[in-house]
Amino acid sequence: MEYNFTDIEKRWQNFWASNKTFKAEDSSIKPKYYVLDMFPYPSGAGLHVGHPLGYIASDIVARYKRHKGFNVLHPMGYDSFGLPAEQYAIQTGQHPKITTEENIARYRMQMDKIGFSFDWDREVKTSNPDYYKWTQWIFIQIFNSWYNKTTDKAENISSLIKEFEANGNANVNAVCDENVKSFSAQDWKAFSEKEKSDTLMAYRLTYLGEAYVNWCPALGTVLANDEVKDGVSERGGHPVERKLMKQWSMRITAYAQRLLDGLDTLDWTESLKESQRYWIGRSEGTSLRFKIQDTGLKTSDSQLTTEEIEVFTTRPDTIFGVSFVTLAPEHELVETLTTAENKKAVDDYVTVSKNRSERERQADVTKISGVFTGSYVIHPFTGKQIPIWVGDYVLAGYGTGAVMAVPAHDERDFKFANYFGLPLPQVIEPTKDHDFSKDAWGDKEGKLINSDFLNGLDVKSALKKAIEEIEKNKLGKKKINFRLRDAVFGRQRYWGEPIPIYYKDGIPFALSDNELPLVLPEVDKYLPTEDGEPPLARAKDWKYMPSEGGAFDYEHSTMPGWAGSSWYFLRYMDPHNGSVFADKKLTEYWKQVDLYIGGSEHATGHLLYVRFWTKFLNDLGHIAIDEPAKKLINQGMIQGRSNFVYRFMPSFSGSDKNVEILNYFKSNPVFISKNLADEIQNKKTTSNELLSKHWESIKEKFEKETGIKNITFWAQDATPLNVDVNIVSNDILDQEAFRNWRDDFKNAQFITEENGKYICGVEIEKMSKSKFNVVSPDDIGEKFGADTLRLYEMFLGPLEQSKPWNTNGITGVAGFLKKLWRLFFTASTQSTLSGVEGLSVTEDVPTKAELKTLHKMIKKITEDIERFSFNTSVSNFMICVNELGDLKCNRRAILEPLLICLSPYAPHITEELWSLLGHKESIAFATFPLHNEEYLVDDSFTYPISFNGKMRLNIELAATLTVQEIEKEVMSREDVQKYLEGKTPKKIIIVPKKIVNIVV
RNA sequence: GGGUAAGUGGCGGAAUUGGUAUACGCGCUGGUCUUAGGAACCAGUGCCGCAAGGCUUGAGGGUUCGAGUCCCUCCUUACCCA
Repeated sequence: MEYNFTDIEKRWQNFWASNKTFKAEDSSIKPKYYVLDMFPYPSGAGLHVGHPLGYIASDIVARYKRHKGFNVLHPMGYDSFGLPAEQYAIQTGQHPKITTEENIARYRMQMDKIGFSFDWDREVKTSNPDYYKWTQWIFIQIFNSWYNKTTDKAENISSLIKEFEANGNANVNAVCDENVKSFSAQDWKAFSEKEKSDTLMAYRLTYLGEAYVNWCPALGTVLANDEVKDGVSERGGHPVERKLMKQWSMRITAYAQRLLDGLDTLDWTESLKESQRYWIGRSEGTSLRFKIQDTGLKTSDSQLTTEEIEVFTTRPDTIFGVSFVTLAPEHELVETLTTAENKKAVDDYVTVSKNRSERERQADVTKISGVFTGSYVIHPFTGKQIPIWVGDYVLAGYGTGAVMAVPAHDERDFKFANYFGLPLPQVIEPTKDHDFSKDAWGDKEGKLINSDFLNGLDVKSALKKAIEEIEKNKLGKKKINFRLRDAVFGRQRYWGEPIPIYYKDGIPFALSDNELPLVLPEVDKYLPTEDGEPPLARAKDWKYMPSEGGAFDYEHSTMPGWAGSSWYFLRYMDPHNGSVFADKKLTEYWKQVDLYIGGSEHATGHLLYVRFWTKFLNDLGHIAIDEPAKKLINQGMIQGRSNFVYRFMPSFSGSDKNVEILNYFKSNPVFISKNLADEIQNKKTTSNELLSKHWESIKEKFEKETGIKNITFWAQDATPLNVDVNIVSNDILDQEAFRNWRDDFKNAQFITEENGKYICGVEIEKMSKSKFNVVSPDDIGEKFGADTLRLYEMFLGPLEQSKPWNTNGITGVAGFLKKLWRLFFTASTQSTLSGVEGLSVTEDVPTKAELKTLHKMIKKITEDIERFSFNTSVSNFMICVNELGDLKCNRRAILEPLLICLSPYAPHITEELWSLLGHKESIAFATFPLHNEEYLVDDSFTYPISFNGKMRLNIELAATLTVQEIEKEVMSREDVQKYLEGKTPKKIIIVPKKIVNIVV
């Protein structure tokens, strides 16, 4: 019987689906195991071979754990709200829902063909109202909460209101807006409804606040910091600018410390944890207030509202080295502090820098810019005048938006001071040679000088002393600052969860639970309104209409992509519950994700937000866990292997018909093979020789078709163009397919190598549609089968490592499965089993050698899976099957355990063979074999004999020999004596069953 | 510039605790069968050398009886962040 994977794979996929083989149980006496893949966004391009890499790995673990007796939760779903579907809707008018459904259907079909053991009954889609009802519900929970610093937890807002009613906000220790004014209980009671709402807004964990946001005009929406990469939008690569807007935000900063501390409990990669630590960016320092020197600034149109500038510094020890103070251009005091003669310069500067992105401002260290305001502050200890500058290297969002500049001991301050010729007072004596004309001494080492009461102290004690003095003189206090910013939550887009808020008299109110879901309304166009309102403002009659009458506007922005993915791992535990986001019994049963596999690109986005929401839901007692995933693996990216053709446009002279000639070569493009293109590029001198060799026929054809004669052509560099990798094999272009590929190439002419082959260039790039280097798993599956695809993706190398996709080795893996099949169907042997034609498996008792091969494999495979080393397990299967083939093994007692071990990797072929052996139940729950050490013990061991560490010969000795016996035996050998050349060994090292080393 | 990971044959990679470096697969060479091979099977294949032998894990140094593995210095690459 032949191995027919197409037939086998389809049959078993249907079997699993109709028998719901991989259904997870809601309660079980078995231990639980939760293995999760990161949510895919169903893009229009479908899956490429990189996507399944992580899914295959997690599927292997899921299947392995089932064999090991676990109740396994292994779900899959879709992060189905998002920008690409909406961009497509804008272009085509097609509802994003339709596009999304189509894309999901395609993803599902592709995944089904790979044979994943997902429990599809638990599939969730974030764009489904049954799902986003609960995303909205969580939003409202966060809206109705404040962060109590005393209990270090989120609490319901009602406890805060109670406190306001009793004592005002004097004793409230909360995470809140900086500029909250103090009020008494009486004040609170006297507040209007609007004032109360505004006050509470300063405390709510999701709040409507004015903030500088990343505004992307092309997408018509704001973006979170992690959605902006290199100053452009992550999706689409559109420019992003800064804009002050009223926005819904999440007070994730309240959780900064806990998000940081929690990392220590997680089994995540160090690099990922490091990224999060950096993103959270904790720094300890001091706030410090500088008195503004009053030089008649209080003009009629601007009034000083404060007499001080507060800065945040991590180096209060350098307080005597301050030579100026720099404000961010957005700083609220900039305008009032600017004197009349500096006004124009400052205004211009502020306008320019506001349009520069944060990244640009921080990264562009070579371009130093700034402007003097004309005003001064007073140094708190020396009383000296210190000029106030504006510089865009200071960010408004970080600290207080103002820094005390110590140019001698801070890199950026140094560059700024150097550029504008400001003084560089030195206050620390460096511990080694240092040139202060070139560089700042930023190290936290050395003795303090020129620093009054700090003189003579080392940096560490000076820090302590400086803080003491600052606090004693009430100039500021010790402060912990985080780089993490509150997360902007509103998006001015259509395809997202509606924010469940309505406005009554300008006051935002949350919907009540029984009014959810607030369903996404239909709109006529997926574009902003004429007056710049988000698309939801187009929805007709979309108003909040309570039973007591009235019609109120809903919030028109929607939630960001990360909303739905911040809690989806919980919904999988109870995906169909209509009365709660997930039953508490179930969340307590499934607890954390045991293994989470996904790409490292989510390091600072999704993975921070999901931790934040988990901690929040835990604070409110909705779930019992504090972190979403215990162990996380980042699978490496599968890069594309792009192929290039080289378009050759000759230069020419001798005609006035330039346009005609150019047009001719546009419609009859010439492509030159890689090696020849390289020759032109590298050795220009030979290019025309080369041309004369290859150009004749092209020139002839040109003259015949255009009638233009006597043209002199000469060679130019060829332009590389990405060519579809599917019409290239082994870097050789299928010339006919190329002509059919694109209409403008139908008359393509080729300058080939001597052998008539057109060789393409190669480069490793990200797999993307625009580079025509996308390889779909469907093609591989069709050609080799899903089991081969699964094995091959694992065989490529370690899971975490990035690697280019290359099918060169796939035949080896395909051959392995054929060899495995042959173990069961050897023509020469008669089967002792009835019923299956050609099956040659016998019930004979296995030999020692067969048992050794089997148990060696069991041991290695078990170790490999436990440490997620899937590439080595494929090798170990190959070794095992090769050895069994050599032994001509056809015994059930050997082949059955082998099938179980292999079934997580190649589930279809193993199910098939398992059933051919007479089993009625799926192999999926067969007990994973344990290795027996007894079978692995050898009677003898072949000792490598080294002289001075160099291996010279092998001697086979009984495994039971003692060290003394080994030495005696080894020294008696003639060939050992030969290497000794009559010398007496200084020392003989013998490690039983390892090595013998003779030191001469 | 900072952080993290990694550098091993022609290629993907293995060597888990310091103990025979190059497992397994691809590719390549030769052979068998075949009308044919992009099928299957058999043999060989780190490099230099006719051989004896010598050399080899990015470079250099160190610890050790013994180092791909541990320590130090440097170089290169990838990813993330500036």
